[in-house]
Amino acid sequence: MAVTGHADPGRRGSSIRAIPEATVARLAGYLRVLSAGVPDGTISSDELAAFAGVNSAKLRKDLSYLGSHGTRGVGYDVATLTAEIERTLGAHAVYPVALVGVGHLGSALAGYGGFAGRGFPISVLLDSDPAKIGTSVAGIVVSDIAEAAEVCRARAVTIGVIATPESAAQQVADVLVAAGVRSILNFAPGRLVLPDDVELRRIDLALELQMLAFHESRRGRSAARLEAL
Amino acid sequence: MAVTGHADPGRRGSSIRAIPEATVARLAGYLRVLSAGVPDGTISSDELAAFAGVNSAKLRKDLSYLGSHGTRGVGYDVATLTAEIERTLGAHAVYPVALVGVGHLGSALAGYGGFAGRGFPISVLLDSDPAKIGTSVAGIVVSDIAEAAEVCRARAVTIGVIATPESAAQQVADVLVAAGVRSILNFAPGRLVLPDDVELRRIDLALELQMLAFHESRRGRSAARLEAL
DNA sequence: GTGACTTTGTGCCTGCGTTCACAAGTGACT
DNA sequence: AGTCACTTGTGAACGCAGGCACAAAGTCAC
Repeated sequence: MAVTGHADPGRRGSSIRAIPEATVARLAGYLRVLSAGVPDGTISSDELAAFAGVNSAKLRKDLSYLGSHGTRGVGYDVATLTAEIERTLGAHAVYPVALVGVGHLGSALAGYGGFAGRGFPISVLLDSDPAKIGTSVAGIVVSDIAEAAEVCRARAVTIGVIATPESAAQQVADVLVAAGVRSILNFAPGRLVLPDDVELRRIDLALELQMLAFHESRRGRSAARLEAL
Repeated sequence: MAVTGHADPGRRGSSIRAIPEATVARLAGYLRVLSAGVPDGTISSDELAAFAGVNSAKLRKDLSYLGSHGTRGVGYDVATLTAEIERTLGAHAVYPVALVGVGHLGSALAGYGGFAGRGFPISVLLDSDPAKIGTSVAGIVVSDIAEAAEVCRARAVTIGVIATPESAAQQVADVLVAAGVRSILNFAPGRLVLPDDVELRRIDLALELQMLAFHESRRGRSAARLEAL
């Protein structure tokens, strides 16, 4: 039952102050705004909040978790704040990623440049299909999933990305965990069962569309609509 | 700011009670479990909850929003419950999707079979690159973004998916809205400004990785982190 | 029909995240 | 030096979602 984070009551006491998951997500957003699109110098919480599209009080509370004190009457020093957020998020480090499943989605992710630039180079590609093993995708040779452990350890992989069909996802996840990966991003639908100390995040494309469809259908309820009801 | 709160007197009141966003997401999950992997007949909330990986009380509360009454002492009729959830989510209808940006990610999404099977056929592909317009991707001809309005209306598109670089995202979103699209799924990082009646969901791949990196980096610091400064 | 058993539906409590509002600190200006 | 305008940091209130526990309601056996 290790869904995103908070399924672990009582055991997380080792950090300075527990930073809420929602705050971490927003911090990453602030970091992006700060990194690109803000002049050097100082910035007030109101300004930054406007850029990021959030309430300024929320922003200040978020930043208060960092211990990063701005100066009252002036605002936050952009350089200092950037460094502070990076330090807190661990964004100054590089996290090699292993991507499993070199299908449509997997290839696209491998070819997407936005990851390496943000400290997440895709260092390992894995698949079980003999036709794919040994081929090169986006400049990286595809390895056999059976060799996951050696390859991942050799490249100091810390994060695994699952882009396989649902049927293979659980098995792949187990392999990754056995290979020492403790953070997994799962694109396959369905539920993964993992040890509690493995951090899991899920991206379910069909679910997102279904959420939109729900609102769409609620909208159309008043007008007569060509539905198969 | 399209807040999900319900302090909105002018709500379209076709549904009995406002359904929380979190509940809608879980309902989609229940639907998947029900559709594949559950024997016909009846199922108790405990069983279904175990399959879906949630608390059984939460499941019952979720289902109570449907007005779908199970029978006490027995459980829920699988067929009835499935139909009920589908009706509520609008999952019985088909929602044609327009996908903008036929790059790495866009092509992958177009080729991903998981959408059409769930009622979200990708009916329109759009791009601004003349080299791509007119070509065929996953069996669909790429149209010029300039013709978005006509093409989308012709195909009765209700949902738009943005898979362009960040720099083009806002502009594309505006075009989609002008073309009558009122639900958007955005893969581009950054913030989109949209009319209040347009439903927006965001998938930020880099953000997900950064969340994992945060936990990863905290793990490494578990030595002894007393109050700094 | 009756009683025992099973499972739903929900009232209540708890805890978290968001928002408000304001005291406290800072720099500029006179 | 003193005042003033400005902005941070946070205590407190609020609202929402999650979980517990139990009464209501229905079934099954006899």
